[in-house]
Amino acid sequence: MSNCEQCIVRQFNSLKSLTKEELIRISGCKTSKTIKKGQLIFDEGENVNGVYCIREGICKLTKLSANGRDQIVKLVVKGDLMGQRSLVSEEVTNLSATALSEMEVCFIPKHEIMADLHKNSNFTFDVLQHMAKDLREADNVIVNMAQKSVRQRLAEALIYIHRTFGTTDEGMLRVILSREDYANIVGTATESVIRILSQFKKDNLITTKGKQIRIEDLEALKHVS
Amino acid sequence: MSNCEQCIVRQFNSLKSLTKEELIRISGCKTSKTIKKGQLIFDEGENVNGVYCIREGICKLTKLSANGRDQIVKLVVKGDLMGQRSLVSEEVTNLSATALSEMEVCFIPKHEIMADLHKNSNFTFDVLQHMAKDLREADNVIVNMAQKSVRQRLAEALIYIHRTFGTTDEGMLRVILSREDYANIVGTATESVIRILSQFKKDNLITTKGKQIRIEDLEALKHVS
DNA sequence: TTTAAAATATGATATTTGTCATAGTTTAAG
DNA sequence: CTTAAACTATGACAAATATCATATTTTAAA
Repeated sequence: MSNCEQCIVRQFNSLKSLTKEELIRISGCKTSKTIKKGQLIFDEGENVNGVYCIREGICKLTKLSANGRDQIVKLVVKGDLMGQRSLVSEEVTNLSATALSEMEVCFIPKHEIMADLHKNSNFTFDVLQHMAKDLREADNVIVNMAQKSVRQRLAEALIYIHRTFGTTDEGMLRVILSREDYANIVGTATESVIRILSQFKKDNLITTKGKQIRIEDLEALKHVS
Repeated sequence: MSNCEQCIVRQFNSLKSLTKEELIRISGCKTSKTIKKGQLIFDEGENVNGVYCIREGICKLTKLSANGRDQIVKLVVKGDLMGQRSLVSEEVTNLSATALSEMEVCFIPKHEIMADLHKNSNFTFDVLQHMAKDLREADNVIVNMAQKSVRQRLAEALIYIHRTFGTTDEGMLRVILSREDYANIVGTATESVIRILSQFKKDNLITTKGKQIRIEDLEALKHVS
């Protein structure tokens, strides 16, 4: 069993604000899991009962809309925490989490970390800061969804994934999503995504190779969005 | 100068978690302001440098989108706090606040309340809980914006305003917004709002009298959204 | 490696929404 | 109370997007 104290991933999230003693305790009670691509980690309406710390891999947080379509609300990667919101609000989760790649995660049970959230004010404040940042980000998403065209939103989604998750050696976007996933980020029909990507290809903004996408002209793409 | 300790409004927000001593200090340093309808309270990109506690009235929080149109991100009313996010993130605000009615607000300077946010863990946790709730609400807005039609979003906006702010004696929505404001909530053109409201009138879902709107058939309206 | 299932691609068409023009109404300032 | 400015209303048309159908390609399981 690996050790939280020496875990590099911790540096990227609020757990860095825990004391040495707290970390040792957390380390002792956490469980590590391997999650396969496509696997559901938790489902909307479930009690999450703890916090996930992502050591490796990527997953999507989705919410089912009234019309029966999933909306991807956030992509969560290595270094991120998942489940803090439900922890704080003491409610069932409003989102589902599904692995987009093979993942390595650590699960910290609620009862072990809840006390720290009340007692260690550095930790509480750090969680608070992350949440303030998420909320600001959510404002931006709301404005984009409300005011921009599907074409603009798709361009932006590509830029976001490029900026946030980077590219492979061949220049392909590291995160590989299906056209349906893109549709669920942008909030449109799968066919529309396919159509607009085809248009982007014709305009030499991107190239594709199966599901892989390479951005050829980032500036032009920024200009679209 | 009125007294925070005895202020009823406090019960509705995180300030209720302050101690008696803290409240007395806050009471001494706060300033009360009257704000006229239509007046800008703070603008996107400004340093807010404190927290507003709304004693009376309603205002809108907006963000300018790339295409030059304002998006209403949130309506803030009596009992709410404004400015906590910027306080926590120590950044300039990402939103503008504009009064939609005559308002009474108290302003608490940053340096007076910041210490409490670090020291009083009940207060910190309360702010955290509010933010978790806002974030959950933001998720819902994102899904609605992304997946629902303008017609559905407008129906939902009406229901939201009805549920949250209630009606006058004559059954009119208490919050009176221009068609343009509705357009900026829903993320559409003003003409589209006017057109869809006309349609709702024809279908006997609502009636209007100038800018005032009365919901005649809430159930049918819910069915639309 | 083969093959069925899943995903991508594209056309045809319907629907929704945006834009521009213009007219009528309401609101608020003088 | 009057009047200009702001807002609401509606038509005509254009543009964007959704839906349904079908063909092709890719992926992954056997």
